[in-house]
Amino acid sequence: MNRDPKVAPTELSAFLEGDVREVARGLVGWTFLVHGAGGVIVETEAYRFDDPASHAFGGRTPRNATMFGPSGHLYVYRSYGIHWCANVVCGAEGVASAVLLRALQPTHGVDDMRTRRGVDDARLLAAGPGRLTQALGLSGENDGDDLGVPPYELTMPPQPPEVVASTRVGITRAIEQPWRYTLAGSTFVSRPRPRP
DNA sequence: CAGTGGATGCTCT
DNA sequence: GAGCATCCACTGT
Repeated sequence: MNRDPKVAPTELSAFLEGDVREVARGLVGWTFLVHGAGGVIVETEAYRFDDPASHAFGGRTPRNATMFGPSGHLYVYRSYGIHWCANVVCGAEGVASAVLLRALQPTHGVDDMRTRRGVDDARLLAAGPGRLTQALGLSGENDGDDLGVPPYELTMPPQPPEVVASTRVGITRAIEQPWRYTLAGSTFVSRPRPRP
């Protein structure tokens, strides 16, 4: 992969076309900003097209339509009636794989995120998919947005960081797949240790 | 810490 | 009507 930190949208697209597990692992360490607020991605999960835990498993529906579109767009859905969760759509159009953004280490616009979250502790601003979307001000209105253009910014790290794989969180199917990826040693992840 | 339960809305069967 | 890719408050060690 080209490690020039300035990533052109076409370059981002090429990266996102790969195996969704490699994309999920590779996105850890990138900086993700929305309107200048955000931080370093420290936790992701891969949801493959043929994965019983994926919203796309079983075919296209109104809710998951964005997953079937081109890579590099945001798939945002309502979780438990209360929260929003944000994914990066991966793979070729029609493949319907996605990477769930589960946690950020805040680095930019931290006060904006504090205001939206209503908490002070930087470790609680974006540790968890529902918290992350609230901190960034993302909601269902952003479903389908193109991540290659403003207000979104995705910047790769100068060096690929050390990443740890573990099982995914909060799912009931395909629970054995180690498709959760965390930045090694980070205290900004949604749960400090992988579940047993 | 660990475990439990409630809030809350939408999707799909 | 069931089941969530969750979070928070609360309980008990």
